[in-house]
Order: sequence, then C-alpha cells, then structure tokens
Amino acid sequence: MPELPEVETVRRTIENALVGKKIVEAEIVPDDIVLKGHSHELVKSAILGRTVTAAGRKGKYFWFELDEKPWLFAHLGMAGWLRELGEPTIRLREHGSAPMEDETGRPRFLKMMLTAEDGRRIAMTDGRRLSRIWLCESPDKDGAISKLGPDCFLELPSAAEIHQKLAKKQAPIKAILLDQAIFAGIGNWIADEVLYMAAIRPSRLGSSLSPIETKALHATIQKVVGFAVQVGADKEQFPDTWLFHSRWGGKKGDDRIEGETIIREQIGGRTTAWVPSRQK
DNA sequence: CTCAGTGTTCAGTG
DNA sequence: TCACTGAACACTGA
Repeated sequence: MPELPEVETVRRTIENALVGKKIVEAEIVPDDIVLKGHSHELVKSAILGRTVTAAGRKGKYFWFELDEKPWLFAHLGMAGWLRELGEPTIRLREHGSAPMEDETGRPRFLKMMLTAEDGRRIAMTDGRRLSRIWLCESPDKDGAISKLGPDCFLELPSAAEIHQKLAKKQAPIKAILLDQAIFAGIGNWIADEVLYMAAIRPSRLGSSLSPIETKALHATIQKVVGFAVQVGADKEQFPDTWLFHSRWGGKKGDDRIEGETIIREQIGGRTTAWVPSRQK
C-alpha cells in the first residue's frame, strides 16, 4: 500500500530501529528483478558492518544513509512493505488477509532482513516483485530520485505555484496528481481522496482549474497527507468521512458514500473512484 | 479460470 | 522535442 504516508512510516521505522547502530546481520534474497540485476553479495557487503547514520525519503523512495558509501536505496512498488520484527506493533496486512509469516515465523515474500547490534530487526517483503533495492552514492546521483518533483509532505508548493504549473497541463487532473515529477508521493488512493474532498472531477484538465479550486486542492493535499502521516498511515484511524473506506475498505460492492453513488472508471490509466454528485 | 491491482518505465502517437 | 497515453512488468488473491 505504499504511498507517501506509508513510506514516511517506513522511514520512521528505520530511523527508530536502526539509526545510530551497526548492522550485524544482513540477509539479501537473491532476486535479480528486485535487485535490478545487482548481485545480492554486493548489496550485502554494502550494508553489513556499516552504521546507519540516517533514514531518508523523497516521494515514495527511501534510503539508508550509511557511514560509508554507497548507500542503500529502495522502492516498495505496489505491494512491498517494510516493518520491524519482534515488536507488537500495529498489525499491518500487506497482502490482503494472508498471514504475514509462514509456519516458521519467517516473513512471507522476504527480500531483505537487517539486524542491528542491539538486536532490533527490520524486514522488507514483496509478493509481487515490483519493488526495487539498489545501491547509489546519494539521492542526487540517482536518476529516478533526481527526476522527482517536490515532496508533498516536506515541500508542497504554494497554491499559486501549483496553479501556475497546472495552467500548462492538458492532462486530466487525476493523471497530473499521479505524476511524480510534479507531486512526489501522491498515489492512487491519495489522488482520489484529495479530488473527492476538494470536489473536483478527476477528468478535469489541469488547465481548467480555477485559482479557488487549486487552493482547495492544495489544502486537501496538505490535510490528507498530513493526517495520514500523523497516524502512521494506519487506515483504521482515517476519519469515517474519507472516501478511502468506501473505496478500499471492508465490504465489497460498497459503492456509496453518505448516500451518494461512487463511480469507478479508468482515468490517467488507473482505476479512479469518484462521486459525480459531489465533484464538478 | 479470469482478472484487477495503492507503481514505474518505456515505446508509441500526435 | 514535447505532452500525453497505454502496455508491460510479475505475481497474488479475489
């Protein structure tokens, strides 16, 4: 489920569990798709015995800063996750309702497991292999990360700046929100939530948004992202009024929110849930 | 058995 | 070259 709030939560997990400590055990699963063709030995040798000096994030990318270069970078793709093991933390379900561990207690779909000198341990998993782990000198030197626009939590542009940007765009606003070069960190659920809350139809072209609508958009991005980060991306704490619950939550076929019909259609290449009676 | 899918990248089109 | 679209990627779970 990794969009900005989930990845920020992951970053904080790494910060809590590993920063300031030496990595004394590192298991890197030899999956040449996830490892982008790097050998797992090389990745392992970069992290084993190093001290983690900080945990970074931009958009949906995150990285481990180490006392020696290169640093370790990762992206969780669609279904990847990273969590601390051994702590009775929130029960995050990473793959539907499937159990997180196999019979031996080992995480399912394990890609990487790191243990700090004090025994704290994190595991990264991905059942779909769309996540990536790689080495790089710094975020600035990484091709993908340097292409990102401003991070929507740390450096959201002003409403005026956003309006200026949107004025040149002929794509649907939904597609623009998903464009990481413009709004780094927004993914499918945040885009739908923000448009619902700002009462903007997802098919509207970027250039058609008025300054007032852009202001509403700006405010809702701040609100949705800020709140989701604050609660550690724990969906159960999202307000009942959020579209999220009807869109992704519990009962399937629940396609109404406060009595209004929710439509699902492909916009910007993604399934988009929106409420025609509320979004103009 | 079929198909959708919370992301990114790249080929193709105009 | 730019702006944008859609398929591919690889696999799980419904």
